Amino acid sequence: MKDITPQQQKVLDCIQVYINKTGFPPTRADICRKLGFKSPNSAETHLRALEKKGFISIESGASRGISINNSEINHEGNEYPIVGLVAAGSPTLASENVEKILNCPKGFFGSDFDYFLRVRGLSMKDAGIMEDDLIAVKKTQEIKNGDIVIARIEDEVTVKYFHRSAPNIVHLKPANEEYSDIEVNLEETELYIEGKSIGLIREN
Amino acid sequence: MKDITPQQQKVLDCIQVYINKTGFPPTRADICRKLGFKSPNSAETHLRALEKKGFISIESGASRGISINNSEINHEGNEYPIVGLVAAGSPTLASENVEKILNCPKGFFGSDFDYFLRVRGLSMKDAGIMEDDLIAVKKTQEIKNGDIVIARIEDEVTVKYFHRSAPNIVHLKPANEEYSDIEVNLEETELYIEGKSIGLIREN
DNA sequence: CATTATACTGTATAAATATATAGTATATTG
DNA sequence: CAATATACTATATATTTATACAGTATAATG
Repeated sequence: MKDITPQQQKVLDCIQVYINKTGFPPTRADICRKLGFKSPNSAETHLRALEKKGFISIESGASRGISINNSEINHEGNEYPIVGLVAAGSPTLASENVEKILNCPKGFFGSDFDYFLRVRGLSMKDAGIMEDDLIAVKKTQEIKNGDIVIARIEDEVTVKYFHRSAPNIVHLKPANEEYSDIEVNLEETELYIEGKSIGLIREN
Repeated sequence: MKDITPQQQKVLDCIQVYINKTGFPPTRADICRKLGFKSPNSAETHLRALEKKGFISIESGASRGISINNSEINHEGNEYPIVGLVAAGSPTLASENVEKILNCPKGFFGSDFDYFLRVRGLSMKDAGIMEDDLIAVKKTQEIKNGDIVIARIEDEVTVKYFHRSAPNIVHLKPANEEYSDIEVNLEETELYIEGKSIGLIREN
């Protein structure tokens, strides 16, 4: 992220304040009004500069199409994002994957966690994890045998029991007879552990 | 807050998802595109209805001037008792049966509920309800076939699927092959429905 | 010293957008 | 049964808005 000039900072703050107050971003004219500019092009050039430097994104053609690029997800308070379990790719906290924000007291599940994952499929049915359940995921690499992990194997994300049978062999075990074990040889295949399940919520 | 219709809920969800994805609210046309409407007035009327019912605010004249009224924010976490599922007797809220108090935001499971019930046994295993899970129980007599109910038959309390097959015959069905149906003839046996499950929490 | 970024005014305009009006149809309510 | 709410299509239009173009001025950069 490049340096921001004092004036650009003012514009960025103005956008943030406007969004906080109204719930939607300002127009060029709104920014001019707030900061005393007399030409919409003043706002325009600042916006282009902020976009170029990566502080904001502007959707071309859309009115009020400004969004602030928030490098850090708001984890303060009790807000946890619900992330969809996408078949391919990591369940990132990128906003396009965030289905909803759920308010949940800190320490609700005893230990801390980072986000909720919406479960797809029934591969963990016998562990009582059903379709559409929300798994509370703690991002960690500290995994014991028998933990329920969120694992990524070359772009495929799954929820399974973790079982290491040899230093380089990990078994990802489903809890459903209709599914079969996945054996991963860590020397051949890349396995990334996104985190582990520390709790579950079902809404019905 | 008045009742929301299913279609209005769809529109409200659509707005929330759009904001999550883009950072700014949708236009009427955006909503139409997402939900398959062919006239911008379809979105408009839904928005007016949502505004009238207090779910959103609309700034007149402004493009994308929609903001979602978050009423849950002020509601500080509410306290709900965790009640043990005692084999005999009603799961009363009498303090000797209250295992713990759990702090949980109001409306956490969509609809309101009254207490948590600690599950014993595996009779609802195939419904994803495991030993020690907490069922969010809403005290109500409004039960539909297929609901998961907390039922009391002459001092015995169980969690089962509810199925009324005839005016006087109710089946309490487990979700586990190893358990068998309980058929209750309401003329012979007293059946009291404590409430129904509207959600579930698992801590592990 | 030419080039580039910053920081503005002022004007113009095509495109985006809210919103009104006119209909149709169905379900619910008093 | 009339009134009202819901749930749409279809069209029209005034307003909002992004954005380009033409300038002016200052400071920093290589």
